[in-house]
Amino acid sequence: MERRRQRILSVARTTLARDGFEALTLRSLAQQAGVTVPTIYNLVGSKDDLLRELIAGLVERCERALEEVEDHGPIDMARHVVGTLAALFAEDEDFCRAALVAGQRLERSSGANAPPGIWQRSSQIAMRICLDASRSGLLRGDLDPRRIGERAFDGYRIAVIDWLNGAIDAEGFERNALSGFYLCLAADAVPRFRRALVSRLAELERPRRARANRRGST
Amino acid sequence: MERRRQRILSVARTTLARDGFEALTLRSLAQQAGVTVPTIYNLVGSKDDLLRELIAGLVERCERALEEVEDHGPIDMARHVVGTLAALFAEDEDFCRAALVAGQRLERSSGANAPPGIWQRSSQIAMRICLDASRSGLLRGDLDPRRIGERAFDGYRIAVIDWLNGAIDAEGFERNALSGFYLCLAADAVPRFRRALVSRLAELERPRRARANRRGST
DNA sequence: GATAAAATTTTAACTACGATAAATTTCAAT
DNA sequence: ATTGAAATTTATCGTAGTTAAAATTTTATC
Repeated sequence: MERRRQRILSVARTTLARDGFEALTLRSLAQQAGVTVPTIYNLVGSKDDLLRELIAGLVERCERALEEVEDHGPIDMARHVVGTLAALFAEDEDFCRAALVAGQRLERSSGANAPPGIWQRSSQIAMRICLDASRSGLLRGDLDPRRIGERAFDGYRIAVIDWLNGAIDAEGFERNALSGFYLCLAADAVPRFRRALVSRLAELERPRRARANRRGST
Repeated sequence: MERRRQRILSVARTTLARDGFEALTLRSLAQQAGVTVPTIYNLVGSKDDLLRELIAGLVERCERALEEVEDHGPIDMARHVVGTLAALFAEDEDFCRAALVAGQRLERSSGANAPPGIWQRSSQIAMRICLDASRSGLLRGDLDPRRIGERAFDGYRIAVIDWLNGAIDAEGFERNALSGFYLCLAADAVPRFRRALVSRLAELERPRRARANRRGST
């Protein structure tokens, strides 16, 4: 039955969010979902398959959230992307954390079998932002824009990792990811563009509280 | 007997290096070391204790390698630190990888029980480099040097993570870590300092082959 | 509507892991 | 040689993921 399958996945999501990655065991999952363990194997697959499914759900939500990215120039575009992701993370923090932890675990255990794309899309966007900035004459050209894009994306990536490990909260994620990104751009920015970046960076230093009105958060 | 203890640790190191983290099981370790499982518990402790011991060895080697850091100005200092670590990693790549993976695993399972310091020392050095650069008038002062230090260190850290996950090799680690670091400094560098950084960054783009004579590599 | 076939679910069991209590051995000091 | 403490092993526990085979439910056919 498809309903059973959905129920299993739903219970798995809840457990993962409430009790973390270690607590998600097939036996307890089966019990909570009102089925037996082999049924999980039949309807969902192995534990790795189960994790892949959960992660795929998160990835899809990320992709959907990032679909509506419009061109507003590098600064606002980066801010919008990071802000969108931060909002999405904050909305269901426990689950996103656990799912990303599971993703990390999968990457190591099953090599490249993991879904292609928690990073894929955001990586492309980051690179596009830098290349566009270069084409628009916002960069001086002393440095390879592709390298800038790579390092800028690194700043975003390490922020995700720190957030996922609990080292920083969602607000810290937004601040670190953006400041890393802006910093890399500023390294080769034309004076006017650099001034705009510096101004944004200074703004990031101020503690924010007007963040709440961005999203109702139900 | 102390000899047994050392033998256990030695076999553990070898296994970790040759077959990876997943292959390091107490049973096989006991068998290869010619003892039984409870003896490991008696001489070394739990599996977490064993991993902590192995990681501590790596950390100590890193600390020792970083002790002889002299002040040469930010650029050379960063290059020296990253180069030293890269050489150390390359020297015993498999073991360092596995040990760092184990370290990640420990961080998550036992919270803050992990040894305080794979990152600690290098983090301090990175921050010092940036603060010194600021004091020496190499930075314009538009940005908080501490933020620059944090992001610069992030660039180093993500490079370690990428290397540890097999995404890049030791050479790639050196390139990414350094370019991330230099890029962050360049964001707020005084013209002369920025020119020096840009020159170094351009140098990093060229594929290197004269790297072999830095260390005999036995 | 009964029955055969197909699909689904469960019972029961396997292997491997980390961990530990209790029994055994080892070995030094009296 | 005896005794007592320390080290080592035997044997076992509990839990994890996984799977073969039996039991059940569903579906299709006559």
